[in-house]
Amino acid sequence: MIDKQSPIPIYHQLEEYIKQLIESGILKPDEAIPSEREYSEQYQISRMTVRQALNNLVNDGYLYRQKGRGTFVNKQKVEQKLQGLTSFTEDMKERGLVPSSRLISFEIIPAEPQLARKLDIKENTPVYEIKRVRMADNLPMALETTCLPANLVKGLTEEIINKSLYQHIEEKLSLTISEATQQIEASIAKETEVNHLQVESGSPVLLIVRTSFLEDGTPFELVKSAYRADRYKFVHTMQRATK
Amino acid sequence: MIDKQSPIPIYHQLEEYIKQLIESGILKPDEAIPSEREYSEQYQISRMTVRQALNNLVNDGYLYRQKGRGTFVNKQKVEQKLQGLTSFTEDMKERGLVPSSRLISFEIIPAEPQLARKLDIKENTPVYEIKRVRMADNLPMALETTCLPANLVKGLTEEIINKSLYQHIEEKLSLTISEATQQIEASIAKETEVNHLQVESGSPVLLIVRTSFLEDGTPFELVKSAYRADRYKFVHTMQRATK
DNA sequence: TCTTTCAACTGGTATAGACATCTAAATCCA
DNA sequence: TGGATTTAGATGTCTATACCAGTTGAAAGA
Repeated sequence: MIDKQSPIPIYHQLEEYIKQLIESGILKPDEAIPSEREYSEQYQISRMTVRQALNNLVNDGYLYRQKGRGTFVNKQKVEQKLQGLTSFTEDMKERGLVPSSRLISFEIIPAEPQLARKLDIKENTPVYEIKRVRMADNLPMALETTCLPANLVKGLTEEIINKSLYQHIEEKLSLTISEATQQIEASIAKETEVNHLQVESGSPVLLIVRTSFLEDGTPFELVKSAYRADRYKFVHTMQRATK
Repeated sequence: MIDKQSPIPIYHQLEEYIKQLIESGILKPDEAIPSEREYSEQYQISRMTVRQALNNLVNDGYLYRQKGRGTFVNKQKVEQKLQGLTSFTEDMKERGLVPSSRLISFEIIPAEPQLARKLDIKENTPVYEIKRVRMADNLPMALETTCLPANLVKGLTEEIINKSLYQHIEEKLSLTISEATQQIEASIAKETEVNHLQVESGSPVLLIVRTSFLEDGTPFELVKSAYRADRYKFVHTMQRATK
């Protein structure tokens, strides 16, 4: 279990070991794990080394401590992933649905003033505009419009879009999206949305507008989505700033 | 600077001291701070104690380390606020609006099965239920229902609610909310919402259901809000998981 | 039977020292 | 001059030990 000769630090080995027990469900939420002194004696390692492992797991949210009582397993954070940036595809997979898309239009257009401002480019700079109906288990889920500055992602084709736009961006262009802002509001489906989403007129939709940024802060894309309110719920976890 | 006789842990004193230097701008981003051994000798404390202080500051994002080179000051985080948990009051203030409330009802009720499950308590356990119309600049903004297990916040009064529920929770009861999950969806205003929010029937509303948790993972409150879609937009910043 | 006391746990704080590994500057040598 | 080597100093890992402070349950006492 613990190999003192390994070049991998002992605390890290213990960390991975405990993490595995939690993720596999052998250690259940609110269950106490062995005390620091027990680990120390069992593996013949210093208590401080055990503490280093446990501290990391506490910081990562796997465990919590109670002075005088012990160290306990935290409830699994399902949302850990959701905290990150999720594409429609990843989002649907996580919900256990099969994602698919139908391309509606794909063209290069000059950026309108509002779009130009949000992408921090000059007016009329060419941008790719991709309109798609996003589906889950073959049912329309959202109408999505993606806008990307053409100079950042040259040579985009329908084929690439249909395969995986994000994979292409990350692997082929080696660009990394590090941050995003989302604005979420409720509305009533407009006519195009009624048509493409196959809802009755007057139906509520959840509008999500996402602006993504690269590591250096350059705006990279603007994605506007209108989700069918009867099928989609946006879930989101926040952690308080530790002040 | 460092008082060894103080009941406040030494590592915590050092932590606050360095944090202050960073926040006041005396230590600038990417600047190296004194080495661990320097702190150790200067204040006659163990290097491990210094490391505990620095580790905490690294975890909180104030510092970063480079093996063999030193420890450096991180860039200030802008998004800290949005990432944190915001009450309606804080939210509105940040938007430059004046928040107020009108209490609709305040009672102790037995928890229904669904509520009990979400708050992880037994059915029919007494909970406080607070219904309020939340207003911004004296215009109805949202209809909000807050449910709290009565055993966690004994002796709640109308007066406390009208003053500041969160302040009471943090300062008087010394409970800390460390995490929250939110579910956001779009809907059409129901009758009570139409009445209290003064919207036309058929108007869209943004529904936000928030569950807050204490540091040990205990569910603490469930807040259901229906926002007027024409007045409210939910904004939210995400950072990609650093893997 | 009920209450109090206390011992045996728990994690929290702190020390002093050892060796490893990495970095960058100084030094040496061809 | 230019490249290799040494070296000083930085963080990283780990040990062994000590005492503090909160929790709990069993033993002792009323």
